[in-house]
Amino acid sequence: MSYVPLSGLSLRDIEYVVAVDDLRNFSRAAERCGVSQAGLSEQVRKLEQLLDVTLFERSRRHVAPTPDGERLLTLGREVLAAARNLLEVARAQTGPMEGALRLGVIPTLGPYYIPGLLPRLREHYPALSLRLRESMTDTLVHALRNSELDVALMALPAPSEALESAPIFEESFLAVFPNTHELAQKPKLSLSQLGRPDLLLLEDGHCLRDQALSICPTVPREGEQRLATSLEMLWYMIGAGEGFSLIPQLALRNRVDFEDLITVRPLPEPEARRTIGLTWRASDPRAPVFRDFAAYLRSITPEHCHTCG
Amino acid sequence: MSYVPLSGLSLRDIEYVVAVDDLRNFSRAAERCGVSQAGLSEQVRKLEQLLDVTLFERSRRHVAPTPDGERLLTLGREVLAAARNLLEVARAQTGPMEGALRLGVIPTLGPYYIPGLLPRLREHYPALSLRLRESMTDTLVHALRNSELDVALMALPAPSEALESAPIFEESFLAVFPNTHELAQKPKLSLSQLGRPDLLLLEDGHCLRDQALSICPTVPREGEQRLATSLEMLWYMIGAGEGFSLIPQLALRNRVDFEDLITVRPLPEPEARRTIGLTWRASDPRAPVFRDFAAYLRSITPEHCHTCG
DNA sequence: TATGACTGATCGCTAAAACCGAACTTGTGA
DNA sequence: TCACAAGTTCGGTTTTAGCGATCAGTCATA
Repeated sequence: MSYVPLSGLSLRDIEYVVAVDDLRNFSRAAERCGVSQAGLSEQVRKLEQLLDVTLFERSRRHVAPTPDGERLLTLGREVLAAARNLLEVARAQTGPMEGALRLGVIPTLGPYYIPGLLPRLREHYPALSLRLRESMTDTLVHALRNSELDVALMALPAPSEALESAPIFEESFLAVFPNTHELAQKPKLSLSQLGRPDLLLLEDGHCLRDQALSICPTVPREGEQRLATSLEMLWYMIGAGEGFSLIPQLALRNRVDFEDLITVRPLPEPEARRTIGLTWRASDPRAPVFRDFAAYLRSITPEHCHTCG
Repeated sequence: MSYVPLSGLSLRDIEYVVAVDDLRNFSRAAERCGVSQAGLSEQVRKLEQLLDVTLFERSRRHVAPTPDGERLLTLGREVLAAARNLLEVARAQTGPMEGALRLGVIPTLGPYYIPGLLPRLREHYPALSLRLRESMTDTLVHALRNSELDVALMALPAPSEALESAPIFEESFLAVFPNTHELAQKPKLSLSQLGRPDLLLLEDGHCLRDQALSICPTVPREGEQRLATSLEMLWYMIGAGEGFSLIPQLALRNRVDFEDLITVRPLPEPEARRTIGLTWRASDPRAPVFRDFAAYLRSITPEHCHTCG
């Protein structure tokens, strides 16, 4: 992008000469521009000096543009038109929650939360146009910080100082076993029982993996973990009797396949849950808007989840 | 033309925000704009306030335009482009005696002077594009004062204070008689002999008419004058033996029709001539150029005419 | 965790400019 | 010839752009 300085050209001066050309009269032009005739006269002279062009031919009773002046005045009007257009667009700027909003979401939440959300959003923010993106937490955070995303739905806390978040709801984890699993029928489950080698985990990067690990006090050693590439995969592995896992509540809702093969058990501890929240750059000037957005999301918390705040 | 004030918008400020957008860095943008970082920062803030739009999202390590900002920056670039275009055109303004020049000329001179002039002008002012107009003196003066003409060729002095003139050449009048006319054969002509009823005149408005009247001391009374609507008409009337007249020298040159029917006699007095000059608005900023133009015309004075100055 | 480099915002001040009223100049028309 | 109208010039005032210094976060590195 080559930089060409404008060497002192000013929109005000262009306004002045255009006014003089419109009205063919310095005094009335000055009146229209809201300055004294003297001031306007001086500014016109200054502009003529800057451009090194005599724009107007003045006799006491007569003001008319010179041929060069006529040409430049046409261009001056174009400049003013462009400037007015800018002002107009600025005045009609997009209101809060209008236009495009780039929303990121973690994979263990997106498919189970977003579909039910969309019609509500469409109704509540009719001018909003969502651009969805599903990625793991780290990727979302990166995208947020690079201004590739505006907001993201993820488990809190968000791992960055530069981001601001608001909680939306709390989601319990449920333990899901194959019917044949030895823990499936235990009258009472405790977290300490879950740190076993047949605890199935998502592969590295998924926050659900970290959440499961933090919930279960005794974790299997690295090499012995059995990893799934997605929650869906995890689900099928459990159905196939490969092991058991912790599944967030929303992902279970209305899930009827494998109904006969698996056993779902609540976990005893209240800490066996994660907080889902909305996250954005703290520096984004739309932060207040996003706080309101989060509040709205909170107000339509999915059933079976715990309202926050 | 509706007037929409720009309420303080300035090209400089637009330059600043575009620089910030280009470089994504206030300090370097300030450097490019040749101001301190402090000053630029303030101006950007002021512009944001004026537009009531946050143009940039700033974190300490990151500057990026907001969605609204992005839209407005595009428009800002358009404004700058228009302004640069204006400057560029101003720099490349037409030089002296380039482009269109609207030249008026009186009918008793034009047909006899202009044709020979055109090729010389084309050679000497290759970038000049002449717009010719032939009218009687009063009309030319009017057109000059209304800026409908730039310059005019007419007999001096030009009848207006607001006009400036420079002489080009002096043209004698010759007396033209039918061969059979009683004055045609007189050994010596005096002006006092010319004030006769058979002095043919152009109709009112032609300066040649006034010139003839001022030369001949005893003029026929109004009703008895015989009037021609053009010099050409006058010529034919003389050829037909209707009377005699005074014809300016240039109009006679190379005139061979009626050669056998008419007698051309020089007039004795040196005052029997008119000064042809170039005239323009005194207020026209191109006045110096026109003075040079007149000097050039003087330097190529037609044969048989008397150089001025 | 401390540190230094970097970046943008803020503050008090200065210099420049825009602006104003008044006096001046000069075509124009009565 | 005079008075008016309209643009320019002039001296002083106000506004504003701009500067240097400083402050306050952020980030990378030690």
